[in-house]
Amino acid sequence: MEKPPGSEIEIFRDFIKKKGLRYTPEREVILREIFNIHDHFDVDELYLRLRNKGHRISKASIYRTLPLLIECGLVQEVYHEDGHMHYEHIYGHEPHAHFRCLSCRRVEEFRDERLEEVAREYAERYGVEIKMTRFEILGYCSSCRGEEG
Amino acid sequence: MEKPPGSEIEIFRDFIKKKGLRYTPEREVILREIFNIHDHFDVDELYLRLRNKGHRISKASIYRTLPLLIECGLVQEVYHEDGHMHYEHIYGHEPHAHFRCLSCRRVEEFRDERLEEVAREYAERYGVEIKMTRFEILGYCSSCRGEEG
DNA sequence: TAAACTATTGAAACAAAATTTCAATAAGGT
DNA sequence: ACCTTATTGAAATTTTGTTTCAATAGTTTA
Repeated sequence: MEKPPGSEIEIFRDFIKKKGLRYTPEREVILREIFNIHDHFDVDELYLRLRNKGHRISKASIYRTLPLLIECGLVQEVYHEDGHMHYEHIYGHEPHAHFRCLSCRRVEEFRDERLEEVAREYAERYGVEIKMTRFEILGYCSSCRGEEG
Repeated sequence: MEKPPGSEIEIFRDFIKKKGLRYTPEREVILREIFNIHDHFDVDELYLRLRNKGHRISKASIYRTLPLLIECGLVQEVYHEDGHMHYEHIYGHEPHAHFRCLSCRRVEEFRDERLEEVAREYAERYGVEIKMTRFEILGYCSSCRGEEG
């Protein structure tokens, strides 16, 4: 059950401790489940997955935990769709961008180093400190194009 | 009061007509006000600005008009913050990216052609049709860095 | 220009997302 | 084991956005 040093678990625990907060089972269960989801997710989906595994974690706790996970860089808001936010875990993943089809809602990830380059150069020129970047392409995928675009 | 051909007004009217919808004063007032805001805005701000000018446009109409303006490419969702969406008009503006300071909430625009290049190449490789792109850098601006980042 | 058709409007009801309240619990230090 | 206080779940609340519906008003047709 113990995770090796440098794991998301350890990072989260260290972060929580450093902030003077308490490392609770609920927080760990939420974190573990998020890192079991190898896809984008929303609060409702996460909540249901936890319930199906027998955990009785409230949505309030999920809503309270997510900002912490984002603050310590383990989780990211990916996009806002259908009236609510969608997330993904990012620790251990290379930075990547997203293509979203406006018709079938499919989401594809892709990688391009120029994006980080652009961000790095901006940060250097304006003296800002980057926390995260987000690049999205919205449009119609090859199957859907022509249908409404 | 009439705008020259190719103006946002004309584009919107043509778009509305082509869809078989009706070009109403409310829709035009909303469009005009949006193009008077030379900054990002949210629904509430737009609503208050219209009220202050004596217009009695309901929020429902704003919520109903925005998707139309987005569909015809005059307006864009820029980012979701504080629980609601923020928009900007884009007609007549070069494509640009955003830096948002997580501390002071300041938003800066910047331009980098490599971003469009990345999108164009992706579209070509995967045969997708681009409707819009979005690039954001989130972090701490030069004044705020060190405070919490 | 009158009549007919039907999309649009404002207001209010509604639904959904996210936050807050609060009493009970439990983490973590002493 | 005790104490302090952060965290929890549940429910209430707030906020965002959507839908309903009767009244209004574009637009087309004759």
